[in-house]
Amino acid sequence: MVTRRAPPPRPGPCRLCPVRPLALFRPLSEAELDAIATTRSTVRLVRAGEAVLRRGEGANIVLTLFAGWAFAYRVLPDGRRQIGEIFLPGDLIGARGAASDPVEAVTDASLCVLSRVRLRAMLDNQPALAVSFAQLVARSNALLSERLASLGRRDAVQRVGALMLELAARQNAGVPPKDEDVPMPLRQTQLGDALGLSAEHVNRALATLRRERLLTLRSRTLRLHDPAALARLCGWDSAYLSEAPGV
Amino acid sequence: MVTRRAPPPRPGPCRLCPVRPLALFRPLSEAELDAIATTRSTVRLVRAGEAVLRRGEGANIVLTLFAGWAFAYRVLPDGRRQIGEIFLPGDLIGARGAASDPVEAVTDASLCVLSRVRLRAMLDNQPALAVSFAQLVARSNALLSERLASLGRRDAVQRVGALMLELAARQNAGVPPKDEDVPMPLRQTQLGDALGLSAEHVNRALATLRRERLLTLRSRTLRLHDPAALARLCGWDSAYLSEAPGV
DNA sequence: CGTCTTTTTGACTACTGTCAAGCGCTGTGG
DNA sequence: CCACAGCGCTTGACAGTAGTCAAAAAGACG
Repeated sequence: MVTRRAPPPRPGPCRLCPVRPLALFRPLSEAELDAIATTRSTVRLVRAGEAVLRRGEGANIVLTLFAGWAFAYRVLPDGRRQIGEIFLPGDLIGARGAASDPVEAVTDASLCVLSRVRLRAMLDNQPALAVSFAQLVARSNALLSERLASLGRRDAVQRVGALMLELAARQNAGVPPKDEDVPMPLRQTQLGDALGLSAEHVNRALATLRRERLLTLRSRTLRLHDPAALARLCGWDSAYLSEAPGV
Repeated sequence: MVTRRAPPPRPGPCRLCPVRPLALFRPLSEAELDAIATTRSTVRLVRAGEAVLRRGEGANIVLTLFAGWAFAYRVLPDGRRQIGEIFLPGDLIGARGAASDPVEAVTDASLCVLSRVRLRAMLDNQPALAVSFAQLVARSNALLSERLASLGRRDAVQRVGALMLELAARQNAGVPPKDEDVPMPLRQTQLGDALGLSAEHVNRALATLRRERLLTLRSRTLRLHDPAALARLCGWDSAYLSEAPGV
C-alpha cells in the first residue's frame, strides 16, 4: 500500500534549505530569511497522483516545491488533458494566482506553503523579492515557449527527445549528462499529455530513440547515451534553460 | 513603397499615454510618471516585417509596445518557425532578458524603449512597479499555457477559432465582440507558425469556420458572427485572459 | 495595368491517433 | 515463497488529420 512507503523528506529551517539557491528566496540574506521562516505558514505533503493545488486554490496560496515532481494541467471540455509546466524541486507553483491551473503530484512530494496575502506583503516590502518572483515566472515562460516550439514544429521523436534532454538538464545544473542514470518519474501517458501525443505514440518514439542508441528509459530511469547527437536530432539547444536574469 | 505609408503614431508624454492602463506603469501616480518620462530613453519605430528585438538584444533593453502588433518567434535548425507570444499595444517585450526570443513587427509599430539597467533600478526603488512587472510576466505565462493547450490538444479548426477568440478579446477588454470588425493583421502563414499548422491548413480551417457561419476573416479584418458558439466548438474559456493579479 | 504577395483549391503522402490485444513488472494476499 | 491482480508498457492494424507540392485566383502596390 502506498501509505507504507517512506514519506518524502520534509523541509527544514529555511536558512538551511537545500533548494533555496533555485527558488524564490535566493536573493535574501540569512537575516531576512529568518523573518520569513516565521512567516511560512505550513508544509504540505502530497502523494503521487494527488492534487497539489486545486482549481482556484491559487487565489490564496503559492507553493515552493521542496521534494518530488509535479505538473500543472488543463482539461478541455472533451476530456483531453494538456500538461503545462512541469515542476522540479525549487520551482514556484501557483504564481499566476487565481488563474493558476490545477497541479498534480507525479511522485510523493513535499512543499512549502505561503499565503498569498503574506507573499504580497513581502513583495511590497522587498523589491528584490518581487524581482526574483518575476524572474522565476520569466524562466517558466522560457520553458513554456520551448515546449510550444516542440508541439508546434517538432515531430513525435523530436518532441520526446527534447523533453528528455530538458528534464535531464534541469536535474543536472543545466547540462544533460551522458550515460548517467537520471530520475524520470513521468509515465508515458503523462509524457503524452505534456507533448500533445497519444501514450502509444510516445512509446513508439521512445522505441525509435532506443533503437538509435540515443537513450534508454526504463523503470522511471532515463539514460542518455549520446546527448549531443540527440540534441542535434531534436534541434535542441539548452540556452533557454539558462538562469539568465529576467530583469 | 512601404516608406510612403503613414508612420505609426508616436508615443507622447507618459502621463497622457493611452495604453498605460494596460502596461507596466499602470500603478504609478502622475508625479512618479513624470520622473519616468525623463528616464525613458528612446522611441523605436519599426515597419511591418522588420525586427523589433534581435536575438540577444533583450539583454540590454525592454520595450513597451505602443502601437501596432508584433510577435516573438523561434527558428528551428531545419528552418521551421514557431511563433510564441503575440504582442498587442500595452504589452511588454523582452521581459525574459538575454533569453528573449527575437521579435518581429506584424504591422508598422512604435515602441517605448527602456534600458534594462534603468528598469532594474526603477524596480528596485518602486515595489509597485516590481509587482506590476511580475504581473505582466505572469499574464504572458497564462497566454502561453493556453496556446500550449491549443497546440497539444485541439484540432486545426479549434486552434484557429481559439486564437481568433483570444485576439479579438484582447482588443475588446477581454470579451470577444459579436459581429464587429476587429483588426487581425496576421497573415495566414503567420497564423500557421503560431498554431503549429501549415498555411494551407489554416486556410482550410478558416474556410470551415466561414462555412459554419462562425466567423469571417478578410483583408486583415475579423468578424465573429457567433462568439458563444465558436467558444463552445473550440473549448475556449476567456478566464485565462483575466487581469487576475498574479500576486 | 503589370508584378508580387497572399489566399484558395486539389491531389497525394505521411504522421499520428484509435482500438485491440498481449506482455511484464510490482506489489498483495494466500 | 508463490499465485494473482493491476497498472503500465508494447505492438499491430487501420483510420483520420494535417503536411507537401503544385497551380490558379484574388488582392495589394506601384
